[in-house]
Amino acid sequence: MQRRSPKRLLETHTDTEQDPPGTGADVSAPAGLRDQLGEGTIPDIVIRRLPIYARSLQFLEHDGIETVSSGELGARLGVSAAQIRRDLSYFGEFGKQGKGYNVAYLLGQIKGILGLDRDWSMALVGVGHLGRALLHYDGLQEQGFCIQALFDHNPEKVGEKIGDLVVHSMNDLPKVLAKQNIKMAIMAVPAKGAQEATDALVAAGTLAILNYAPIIVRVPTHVKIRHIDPIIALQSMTYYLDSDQVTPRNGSRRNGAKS
Amino acid sequence: MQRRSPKRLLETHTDTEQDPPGTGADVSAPAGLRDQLGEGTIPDIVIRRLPIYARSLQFLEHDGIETVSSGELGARLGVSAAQIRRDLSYFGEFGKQGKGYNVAYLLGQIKGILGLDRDWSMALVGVGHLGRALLHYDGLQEQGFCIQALFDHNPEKVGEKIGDLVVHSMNDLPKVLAKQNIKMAIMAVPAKGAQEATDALVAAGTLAILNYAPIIVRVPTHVKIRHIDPIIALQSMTYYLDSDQVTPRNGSRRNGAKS
DNA sequence: CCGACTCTGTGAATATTGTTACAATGTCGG
DNA sequence: CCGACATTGTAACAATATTCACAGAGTCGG
Repeated sequence: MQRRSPKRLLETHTDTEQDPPGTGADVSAPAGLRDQLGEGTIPDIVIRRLPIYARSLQFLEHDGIETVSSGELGARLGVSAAQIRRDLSYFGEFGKQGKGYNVAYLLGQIKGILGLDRDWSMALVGVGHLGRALLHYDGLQEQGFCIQALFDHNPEKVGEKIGDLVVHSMNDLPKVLAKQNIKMAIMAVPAKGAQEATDALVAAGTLAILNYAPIIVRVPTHVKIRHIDPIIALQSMTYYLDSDQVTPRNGSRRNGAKS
Repeated sequence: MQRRSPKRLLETHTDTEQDPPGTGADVSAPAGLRDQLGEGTIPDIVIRRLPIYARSLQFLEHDGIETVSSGELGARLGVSAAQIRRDLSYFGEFGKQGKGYNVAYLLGQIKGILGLDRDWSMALVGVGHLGRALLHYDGLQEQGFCIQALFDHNPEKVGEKIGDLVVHSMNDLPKVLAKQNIKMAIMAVPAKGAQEATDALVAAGTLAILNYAPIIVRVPTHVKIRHIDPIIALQSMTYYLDSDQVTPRNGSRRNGAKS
């Protein structure tokens, strides 16, 4: 079984949308761009869940657990057993009746489907506080995401050496990304420079961007983007909170006409 | 018009699910917990989009733009105009035919709906590198999320003073949260301690958690949670990337029987 | 004040997503 | 090797979410 193909899969991936769920700030795609091939395309929402399954399987594997049923896995993740089975069924048959799934095998299959059976070189745009913090985060590298090129808009930072990498000018984006065959980027720049940086990345051939800037940036259809935005995530929870809670600090509640 | 009530709203909020969209790692809720009151409940997915609209409106307001149509707003966010109008219609009528929406007014309304017309006190659990970085991030405070209590599991850190806050022991969670009336928390702890910390937070009365730990933690139905997980976000994009791309580093592709 | 436009709010139609239910298959202790 | 039990994969169904499309309002230049 090769990567991504078992059943109804035929190597077509369109869509683009913004992201919220994972990062807390997703906007579902206008949907309608996706299904150029009505059948044969896996729903994006299914793709979004696979990494979550993989994560849990990694923990299970680490704990030496060999087998897991859809029910057990679902219980750990807050997902129904049927949904897990259904999601997996898009790609093939990985389980065994009466037994469940072999943890290591299923993990390997999911990684293969997602393209995680290899390392990905990444660019980091913006080497301010956040960018530097990301550089020191081991988790990325451990999961195969290797930051191998740095860029910054600030001329004072260009040329600086961080670890064994040198900060490049944004002007060098096309050249460097091409030479190092980099297709993914993390963007850690201020909101006001984010769209410009995004456009530069896209022009240089970037196909996937993880955006930490607190602004929703637009990308063309062929580019994937996910937004990491703690504030949006927090703001989507407060709705459910008040009622009796804390000091309502009432007072000037806007009112009156709509114009 | 008071907060959250205009039309079909009647102050019922159930559901809980994990999060993916916004933060990049959402798992949609088992859905079925939500609609105890078939009508009168706003879909969570709508609530998740409101902060995004608000964000864009803030930029428009900052730029001195007074009016915006659903079409313009949608174009900025990659959302259809109809969706914006439909989402808003759950809460009332905020626009004006032939003109659009008054930016400041709509922003105020959305903030009111979401409960953003006041400040929220927050607890931060875990004052390692990530926790400290979050403490220095001004954005949270600017948007009304004020970290006002610190906790750490490590006895060596307990008692340490950071800014004008002292790091408390996890044992003091119930006491401190109660005294300061804190209902929201940010969790920045290692994966292995995350579920335990979550349980402690929940036991202490926390109702909303923003989780930075790279693990999906479970919470009871009455607690909201969002996961910030860059790795999950990245892993949900790689699926769309390969095909011709970079060095496939082929070789040992697992194969063979399912068991 | 008119006529050509613009834009909202929403019923109805579609499209997408999730759950139920069960036949088929396999496990497992004895 | 048997019978009781567990679990998958999926068809059919149910629930949700999105888009279409248009009546009703309001704008705006002259």
